[in-house]
Formats: sequence, C-alpha cells, structure tokens
Amino acid sequence: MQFYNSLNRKKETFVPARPGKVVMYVCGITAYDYCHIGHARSALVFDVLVRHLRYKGLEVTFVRNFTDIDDKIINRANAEGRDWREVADTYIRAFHEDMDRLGVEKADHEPRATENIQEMFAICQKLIAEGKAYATKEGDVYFRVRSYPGYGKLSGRNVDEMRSGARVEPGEEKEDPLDFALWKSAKPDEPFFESPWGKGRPGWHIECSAMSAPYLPLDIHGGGLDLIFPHHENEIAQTEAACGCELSHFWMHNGFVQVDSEKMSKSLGNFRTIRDILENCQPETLRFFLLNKHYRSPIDFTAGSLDEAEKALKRIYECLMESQKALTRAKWKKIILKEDLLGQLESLNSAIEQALDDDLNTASALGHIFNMVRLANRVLEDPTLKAAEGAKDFLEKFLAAIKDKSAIFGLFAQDPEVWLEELRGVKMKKTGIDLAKVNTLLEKRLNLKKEKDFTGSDAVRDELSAMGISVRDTPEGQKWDIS
RNA sequence: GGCGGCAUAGCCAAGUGGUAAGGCAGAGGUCUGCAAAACCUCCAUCCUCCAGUUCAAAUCUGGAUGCCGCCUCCA
Repeated sequence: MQFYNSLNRKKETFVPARPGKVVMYVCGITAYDYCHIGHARSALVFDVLVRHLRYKGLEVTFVRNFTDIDDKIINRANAEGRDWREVADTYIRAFHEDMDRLGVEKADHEPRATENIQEMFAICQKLIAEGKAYATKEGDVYFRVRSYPGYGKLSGRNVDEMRSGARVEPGEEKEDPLDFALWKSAKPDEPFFESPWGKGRPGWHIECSAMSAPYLPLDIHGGGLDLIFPHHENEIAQTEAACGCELSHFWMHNGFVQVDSEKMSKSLGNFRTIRDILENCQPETLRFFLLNKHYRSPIDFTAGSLDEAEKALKRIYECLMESQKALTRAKWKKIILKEDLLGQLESLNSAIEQALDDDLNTASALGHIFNMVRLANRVLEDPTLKAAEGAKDFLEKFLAAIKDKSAIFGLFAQDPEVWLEELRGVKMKKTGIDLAKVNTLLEKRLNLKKEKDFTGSDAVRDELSAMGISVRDTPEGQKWDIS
C-alpha cells in the first residue's frame, strides 16, 4: 500500500509503526454551523480509507475530534442569544445525523476540545518550562516558533521568509510576530476556563495536540488541504516540541469541493449544506459523486453533477437487480462457456484492490466496478448463456464481489429494488409528478395495448413522456421511470 | 511577493516511461408492434504549447501560457 504523504510531497509505502495496527487522527469540524459538501468529502475520504485499511486486515484506531469552543461558536451563540455549549451540541448532533445518512462510520474516539483542557495545560506548562512557550502579563500563552527547528516542514515554508505572522493584533504581546497562541486570555463576557494563567480559552491548534496526545505516535493524520498551514504546521510544532517524538508519519490531505468552479464561501453565498443537497437526492448519490474522483484533486460541484452520478449508480443497481432475478432460475443447463468470465471477474476484482492500495484511487476502482457490470450485463443479455450453470456461478461470484467491495466504498449495499424505488420517490418529489395520474395513464395504455390499439397506446406513452415519464415493456409488464 | 497544485474527447474522469480505464451525452446495429432498457460496434493517431532526455513520454527535465489553492477563519 502506498499513499501520498504531504510531509514529503510524494507517494510512500505505508508501513504502520506497530505491525498490523494503525492509528489515524483526522481533524473534525468546528461545530458552529451545518456541514457543507466539503465537510462531506473530507469525512467520506477518510471513511473509505479506514474501511480499506480494515478490509486489508489492519486494526485501525480512528480518532476524529470536534472543536466545541471557538470564536465562531461564541459569535453564533451571541447572535442567537444561546449558550455556546448549546450551539456546539446542536451542530455536533447535526454532524452525526448528516454523516449517518451518508454512511460515514463513527470514529472510535470522538474527543471534544473542552473535554481535554487539562491536557492542554500540561502541554503548555511543559513547553513553558522548556522555554518553548511563554505567558504574557495578559494571560496569553504563545508558542515560540523559532525555538522549534522543524517549523515549516509540512507546508514547505521557511521561517525567515514568512510574513504570515507579521500581523500582530492590538493588545498582543508576542515576542515574535511568528509566534502563535496556545492559550488566549478571555475578554470580558467571553466564556472561559480557569487556567494557570487566569481566565481564558484554548487556541485552536493546541486543541488537536491535546486530543491526539493519548494516541501518539500517529500513523496517519488527515484533514482538508487548507489545514496544512497554519493548523497542521502548528500542531506539529507544539506536539513535537512537547513530546520529542514525531506527531504523525503520514499526512494526508483531501482536495476542496468547489461550487460552479468557485470556492465555497460565506461571502459568495454558495455554501451547499449536506442536508440541503439531500433534499433532492439519495445520500448514496452524493457519496458516489464525491468518491468518483481522486481524493486529492479539486472537485467541482455543479447542477448536473449529481444527475450524472445518479445515472451511473442506477446502472449498477439495475444490473444487481437483474442478476439477483436471474439467479432465481430453477434449472441450469450444462453448457461449456466459451469465455473465461470468472477469470475476468477475478482480475477486475483484484484491480479494484490495487487501485485502492495505490493512494486510495477510488475513481479508478469504481471504473473497474463498471467493467464488472458490463461483464454481468453481457451474461444477462444472452438467453443461452444466462441459463448455463457457468452463468449461475458467475453471477453468484459477481454479486459476492460487489457485496465485498461495498464494505469499502459504502456503496451498492442496499437492496436494488428498494434503492430504485427510493430513486423514483426522490425524482417524483423533485419534479412534482402525480403518482395517481401516472398509474391511471399506465393502466389506460395497458388496456389499449391489449386491444392492439398501438396508435392509442403510443399516444398515451407520448403523454407520459411529456410529463417526463418513460415507459418500457418488459416480460414482467410495463415499467416506468422518471427521465 | 513567498509556497504549492492542476491542465487528458462535447462534459465528468482514471492513467505518471512502452503506445489513451470508466461514467454521461452522441451515432449505427441486435431486440421490440413501435419504443425503452440491455447488449454489440463506433466516438482523443493523441493527452495546453515549445524545446530537451530516451530505443520509447500524456507520463521525466527545462521553458511558456492558462486556471486554482495556501500564506487571515476555513474540510
């Protein structure tokens, strides 16, 4: 297995520190608003990573934190006249709801910043004692950036060339503009914790250092691309300066989701929340869309992108349904198959695993799923082949392979009929089509067809078509779909 | 100004040294009363451009152009 390690900017063979065991920490959300599609991507990418590692037989300890004290949470609480704790709780709950719907598994540990205040004190005190941090008269604690020689190794920055910290807020007493806050003194009316330096609250970066402390050293640390600087850089500095060990051997960062080729931002007003999107599509469609591209590439969310994902997924579910149906056959014929179907299936199956082993290439892996589907469709299409014992064997193995892989992707796991029915419901809701009217027309068409009045039945079909309904005739009768 | 990333068909998207996966859309065929779905066939002699390395490059190197991200809160 190899993954791209942001730390060295190249793919490296993944070897966990302890054989067979992986410790993975991913930066979770700051709980001040509903999650958007970008949060969904990050969660999904690392969800699939964990699933894949487990699939490979590794014992994974997965930690994903919550930031539940922060300026934005406080601002939101003030604006709504609520307690900040209540705001954080609300959005943490919402996070879990959204993630459940998307099929993102819970982390093994989901620490909250406010539950780890003592650990933050411990880190601060150790750093101060060793001269790597200092407290000011106001009760702020700053990290002495120049005391840590490795500063900038993740983001590829040079301390002497950085002008980032050149900004010093009024009232700050930094020794060096580069220094960043570990602990912030509380302004009047702000929530606070009693600390060795007076009333205050944690700086953002120290939270993750405290929450990851019980699990060190980490094999993989993940998060969004934007967190590389300053968040992850600072996290490395604090933790490594305090513990003297490596924070994480691998750093993995997921790319951004853009909306109509623009960055999602509050100011542009183009935020798309998960719950908003799921009003009009199945969770699995969003999941498929986000996994159908390599995790490090930027992904552009546009009006049509979910429709495309939906059609692609439907292709797979229809194939699964037909395969299941074909297997209900009672008698199978002894026919020698000309083609080595099982061999092809097997090589596709291993190609999927290889793709995931190579920097979690879900896009490539899903491509191979479609190749499997094509293979199965070919069997299903040929009446002779379909009845052969070899086909039975193939279809059983095909369904087993899909089921096996669905544990990694978190896709294709539902009952095909249920999923397709749901899809119809979603489309019905979206288009506002009247089910009763559709059924009336379908019945009318059926009767006309029985009377061989094809002109009449075609007229009804046109009428349905105008409504956005496509009808097809199958051995089991009329089937319809919203196009 | 500093650091980094990306550029593959109408669209989405894999491929990082051996001659272009997959999805959507499109064309023809099989099937069908006609359709639809499915299947079969076709759809990039070429991967932004220029130069170089190599027997061989979309893939490596240098340069150009374009787009994007980070450097301030951010998944």
